[in-house]
Amino acid sequence: MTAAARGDWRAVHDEAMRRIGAREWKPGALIPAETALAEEFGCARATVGRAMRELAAAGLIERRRKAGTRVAERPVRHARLAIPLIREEIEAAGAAYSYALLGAEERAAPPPVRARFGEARLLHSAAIHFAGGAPAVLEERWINLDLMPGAAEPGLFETESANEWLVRHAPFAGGEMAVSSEAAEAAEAAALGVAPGAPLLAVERLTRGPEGPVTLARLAHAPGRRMRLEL
Amino acid sequence: MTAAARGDWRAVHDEAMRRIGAREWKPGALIPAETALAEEFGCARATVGRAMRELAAAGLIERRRKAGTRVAERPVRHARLAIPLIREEIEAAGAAYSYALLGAEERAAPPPVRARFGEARLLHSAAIHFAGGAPAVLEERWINLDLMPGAAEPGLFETESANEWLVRHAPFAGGEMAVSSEAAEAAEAAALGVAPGAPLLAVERLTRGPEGPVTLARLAHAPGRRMRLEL
DNA sequence: AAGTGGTCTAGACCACAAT
DNA sequence: TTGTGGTCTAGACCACTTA
Repeated sequence: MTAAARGDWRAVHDEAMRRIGAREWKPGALIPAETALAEEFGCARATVGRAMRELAAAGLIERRRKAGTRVAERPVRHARLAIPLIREEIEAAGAAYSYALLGAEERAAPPPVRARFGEARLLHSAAIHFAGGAPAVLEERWINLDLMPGAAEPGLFETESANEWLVRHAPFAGGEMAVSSEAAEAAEAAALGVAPGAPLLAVERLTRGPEGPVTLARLAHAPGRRMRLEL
Repeated sequence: MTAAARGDWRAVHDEAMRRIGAREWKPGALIPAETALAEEFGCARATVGRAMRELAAAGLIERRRKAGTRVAERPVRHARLAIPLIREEIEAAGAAYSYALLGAEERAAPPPVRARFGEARLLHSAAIHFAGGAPAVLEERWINLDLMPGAAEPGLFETESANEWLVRHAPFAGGEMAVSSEAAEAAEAAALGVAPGAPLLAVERLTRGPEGPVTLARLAHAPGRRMRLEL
C-alpha cells in the first residue's frame, strides 16, 4: 500500500507519528476514521485501532466516539519515572549502601498527615540511608496500621527499610508525588551532615492501595543527588 | 465463570490485579497461560491477552514467549508526569502570567552542551516567567538550529516563550529529564529576586526529535514551587 | 438517527526461546 | 521440537456523542 509496510500495527503507528511530526496531520485537526485508514493501509480495522490506541496512550491524539480522532493540540508528554529502591539507586551509583533506623512507633499524626489518612492508626518511622558511609537520604514515613497491621511488629524495620518491606507486602493501586527544593532545617541538616539551609531535594510520596492510603513518605535527599526521568 | 463478569478485558484485568495484590499469585510465580485463563474466564484468548498486556505495561507482570507470564518480583512503578507549559501551570494556580525575554542569539556552547548536540549550530536563549508579577522560573535554553532553522528568526521569542513555540513546531520523539536541588548562584538569585544560596528546584530537560536532539533547557524554579506527579 | 471508536470472537499463523 | 505470547483478520455488536 503506502510507505508503511502492510499488516503490522507498528507500521501504522510509525506512519501516523511521522505524519503528526511532519504536520501532514496538524495539531487539532481531525484525522481519517479507522475504517478509512484500514483501507488505506490495507489492513483490518482492529490493526489500525491498536496503533491508534498506543498513540492515544502516549497523548499524541485524542479520540472520542462519534467525534472522531484529533491530533492533540499540545502533545501531553508523559515522563515515565521508574521508582527505584533507594538501596538499588545507591548501589547502582557504585557506592556501598547502609541503613539506620532512627525510630518507629505508633503516634498521633499532625493535621496535614491526618488529612490524608482520616481516622486510621498510624505508625511513624524515621531512618537514614547512607551511600559509602555518608548520609544520603533522610526518610520520614507514616504507615496506615489499619491496612498494614503487620508493620507494627517490633524490630521489623531494624535491618530492612520500611520502603523495601512495603514494596514487598503492600498492595499498590496508585499514588501521588511532589518534588520541591527546600532549605535544610536544623534537625535535617544535623542528620544529613550538611549545613543548615543547604538545598535539599524533598520528595513527598503518598501511596494508595485498593482500600485506601497506605503510606506517606518524605525523602530529603542530600545536596548533589539527582532524580532522573525519561520522556 | 468466576467473580469476574464475563466478556470484558477489564474484568480479567481487575481480577488479575486482585490476585496479585492478595498474593494468590505470588511475586515471581508463574501464572496460568492465556489459553487456561481464557477458559477459566469464559472468554476469548485475545481478551485475556488484552488484559495481560495492560498489566505488563503497568509493570505488574513480566511476559516472555514460551517461558510464560510471571508476577513481577518488584512491581516497576512508573510515575506518569504530564509536562505542562509553565504559563498553564502558573495560570492554573490562579496567578497572572507574564514573560520577559532576556536574550536570544546564536552562540558557541560550552563543552557539556556540545556533548549533547555534537557539531550543530546552536541558539542560546534566556528568559524569565513571572507569576503575578513575581519572578517564578528562570529559563536558559539551547536550540539546535540545524533541526529548527526557523528558531533563528529575529524577535521570535519576544512575546511567546521558546518553550511554547517549540511545543507547537518541534517534532517530538523522546527525551530525558533530571531534577535536582541547587543553591542559587549570584546571577540566578538576582534574576529571581531571592537571596543567593536560596534553594532552587532545577529541572534540566533534553528533548529529542526523530533526527536528533532538538533543545536543552534548564528551568530554575523559585523557592516554594513544586512539581507534581501521579503514580 | 447515525457515525465513530471500543470491544469481543474464533480462528489462524508467526516469533521466540526453553527443552 | 514444542509451548508460549504476539499479532492479524473478518465480522459483529455495543456505547457514546454529536447533529
